[in-house]
Amino acid sequence: MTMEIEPNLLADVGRRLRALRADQELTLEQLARLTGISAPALSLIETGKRDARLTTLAKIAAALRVPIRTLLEDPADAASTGGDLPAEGYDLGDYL
Amino acid sequence: MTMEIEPNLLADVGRRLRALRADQELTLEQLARLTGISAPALSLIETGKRDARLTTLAKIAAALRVPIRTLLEDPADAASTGGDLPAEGYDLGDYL
DNA sequence: CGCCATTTTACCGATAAGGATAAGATGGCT
DNA sequence: AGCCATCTTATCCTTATCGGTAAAATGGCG
Repeated sequence: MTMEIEPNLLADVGRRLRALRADQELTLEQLARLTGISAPALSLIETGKRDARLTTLAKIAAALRVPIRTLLEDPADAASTGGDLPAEGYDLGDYL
Repeated sequence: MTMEIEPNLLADVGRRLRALRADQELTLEQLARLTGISAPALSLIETGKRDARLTTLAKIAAALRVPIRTLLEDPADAASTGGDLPAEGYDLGDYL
């Protein structure tokens, strides 16, 4: 039990990225030129095999003309744009 | 003109991260234990000196109990949770 | 079937992330 | 002033990202 974050975060981001690129009918080569990130690197990110850095994701999002948020969450989940904090109903005293 | 992404993305994320941590009154040490990321590394991220990986941001967001989106955008900007694509009013034929 | 575009994978080298630790710096407090 | 908690910075080390290139898959399409 190692606090798994969300098992396949990278795979999910990769799928969304690929979908967005497909929507704009761009090849990896073209997106590579737009972002300055090599096509092989983009391929690894899209297939969930690479843990990209924040600025790398930002470059991709900028090239695709979408906010970075779009790469990280589906619009369904992002619909709850109002409340974040669960209004503190737990405490983590054990860790501290 | 090198397509600057957003000049101080890392500094902005760092500020939001620090604000969230302050809200929950956590020290870097405590957040380090919660995330498995060392306190020095967290400090570098919060001060905008480190380009963290996606899974690193995800661990931090999970520990703070907020969606990753919260680290990347102010709620103000995130308010436009509806429309992303600018409805194609440009073309990038020059790059292709 | 063979071409050709696209993608994937595998190497290489350079740079950076991240843990650990320790040393400074900062600030509050008595 | 000293002490103490917290944060910052520096160093070393391992590992991973990332661009570049080139080589394999993959997938149409004629």
